[in-house]
Amino acid sequence: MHKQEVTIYDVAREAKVSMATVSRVVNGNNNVRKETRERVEEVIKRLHYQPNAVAQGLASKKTTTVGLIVPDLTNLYFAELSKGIDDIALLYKYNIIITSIENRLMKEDQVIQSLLNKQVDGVIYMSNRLPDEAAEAFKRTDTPVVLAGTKDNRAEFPSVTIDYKKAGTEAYNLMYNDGKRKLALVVGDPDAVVNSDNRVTAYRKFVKDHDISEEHIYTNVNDYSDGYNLFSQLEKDGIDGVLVTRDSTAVGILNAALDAGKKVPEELEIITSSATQIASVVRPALTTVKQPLYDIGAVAMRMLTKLMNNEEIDDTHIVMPYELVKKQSTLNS
Amino acid sequence: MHKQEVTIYDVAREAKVSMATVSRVVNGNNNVRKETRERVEEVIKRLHYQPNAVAQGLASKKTTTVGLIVPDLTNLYFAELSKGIDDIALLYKYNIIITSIENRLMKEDQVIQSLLNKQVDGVIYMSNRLPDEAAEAFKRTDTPVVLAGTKDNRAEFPSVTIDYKKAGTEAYNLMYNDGKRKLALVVGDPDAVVNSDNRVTAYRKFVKDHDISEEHIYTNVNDYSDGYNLFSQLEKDGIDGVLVTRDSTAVGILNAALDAGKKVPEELEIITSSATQIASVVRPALTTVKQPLYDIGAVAMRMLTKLMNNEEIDDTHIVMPYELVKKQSTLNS
DNA sequence: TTGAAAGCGCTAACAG
DNA sequence: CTGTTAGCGCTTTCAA
Repeated sequence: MHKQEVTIYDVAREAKVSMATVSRVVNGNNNVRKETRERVEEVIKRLHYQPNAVAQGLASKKTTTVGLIVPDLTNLYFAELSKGIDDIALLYKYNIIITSIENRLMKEDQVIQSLLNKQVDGVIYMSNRLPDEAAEAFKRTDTPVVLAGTKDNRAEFPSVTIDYKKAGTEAYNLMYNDGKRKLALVVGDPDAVVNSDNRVTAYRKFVKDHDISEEHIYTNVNDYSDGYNLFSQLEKDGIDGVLVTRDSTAVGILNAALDAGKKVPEELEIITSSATQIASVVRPALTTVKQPLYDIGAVAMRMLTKLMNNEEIDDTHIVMPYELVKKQSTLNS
Repeated sequence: MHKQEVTIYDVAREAKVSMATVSRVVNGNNNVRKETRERVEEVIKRLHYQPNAVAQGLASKKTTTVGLIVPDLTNLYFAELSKGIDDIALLYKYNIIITSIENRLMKEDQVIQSLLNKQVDGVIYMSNRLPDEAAEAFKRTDTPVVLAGTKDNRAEFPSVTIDYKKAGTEAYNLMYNDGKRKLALVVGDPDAVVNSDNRVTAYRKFVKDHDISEEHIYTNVNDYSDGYNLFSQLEKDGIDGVLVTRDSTAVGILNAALDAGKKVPEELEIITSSATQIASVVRPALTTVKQPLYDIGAVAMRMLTKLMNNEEIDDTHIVMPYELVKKQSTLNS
């Protein structure tokens, strides 16, 4: 980036007005006579003038840029959330700086700090654990943050989620009604709030309420191969119905089951709680707790625009509807 | 973003040096006495000083930010490319502004212009068609661009790809050797260079060289349902072997075939040329032209860092190796 | 090795 | 409705 070829100053000179006036027409300020506006616009077009957003940012203290913090770009769960965010961001003319934080060369709070140094106007956070250092940095810079599809420990930050407890209970009920009694829960990070305080709690309650003697919670099962490898353990434990948080994990379990000659859903029911593309293209297609991922992202971004605008927010913890979609991995008797 | 709490000026005052000196230690300039440096560093830490990247950008004319232009975030093909880009970007301390351009409320070149206005130091472009307006805007602002997994019409811009022709030919050969004679090609945008000049050309040549009388090229087949719906046409046309550019499309064809009771690969062979996660989790798993997506992204980003640094580049059109991975959707006799 | 000072390109009072 | 004038927070000569 060498010296910018045409600046607001050139336009001002050429249109015989002050920079202030050019700035006004660029920003759609109404206090400009029609003729003046048109003259300036003509010059802008002729000179191919484009405002330097960095200079605008420095002067106005607004960058019209929001940060997205996501564990992994190649996880469709986050990609679909991001799509909803992206569409609303475009609508409100925000650009997106995306930062992934899993398996990284750098520590998470360093990456987040570098994002904040870029003076983003707001942040949408999607990882299921919010480190204290990050929370502090957000507060220190006074940057609005919205959690999408996740929660923090103390419900300090606004969030958009579904009712994970209720969804879990509904899933267990489905399997229970199909006659399954050896129900299991498979999650990734057991300490993430959405898991510990919600999914695990719901599972424990269900088990207790239905006089099921054993608890089967499998943790730190994070991807396809983790799921695939877990299957033998499930079989050993006699599991006949399992709720899995991640699609790819669920598909891993499914494929391992099929490879082992196990019948799904007759001998093993599988429900996944993400409902990304991958859950619907495998055969048998997976029964899912269908989270409205796109909408969660969109609503989170809309909420963030309000926060960045200092508008009033009536509800800072939005709970979106979900749907239990019955496919071929449950009997649905 | 209210007035920044602690600036370089505060640090200077507190450390009893000039802003220039603080700037030097922040930027690792060696021309600072050791004691001075340590004193400044102590103050920086104590005051939680973080440089304002926007101000740095305006003053230095470098934002350490690169733009990513991608059709769709939820397409794993692009997500995996992006991951490679992201890792290398982190390594060189660049942030990423991501911009998706498919089905948008705004025109592509407007979105790109807004990206350029943010003064990104470089751009990685992944869409398979580069509009003239965009190319002009890149040249006008002198912003380095690298194409990842795609090419432009005139090979004006540096690119990182695989040999699509050779890969296609190899795929047809595999099916031909399995005895398939009604071979087809399924692509998305027929006018994209990677398709028109490469995949289609390779297909036509193969057909001609092997005395196959009919050409079967299906275009504008873009997603899972397009693929699913295309199947009946394939069946009508008696196709027994098909090369598909997109994974999701290929899976659509696969599922439609299975639903119709067609045997894959006995009656229909399917090869996909993307090799994302989705191709390997379906059953039968798809034989693929395995593109090194992560590496393509990584190499493209590495090339971009050189361009942004005005370093010499020996080869501006890098061709990466690929691998034809035989799975269950071909006979492999 | 350090500091003074002039910008980078734009916005935002304030005055007229 | 329009112009003047300070900055925004930092980098970068140029001198010392």
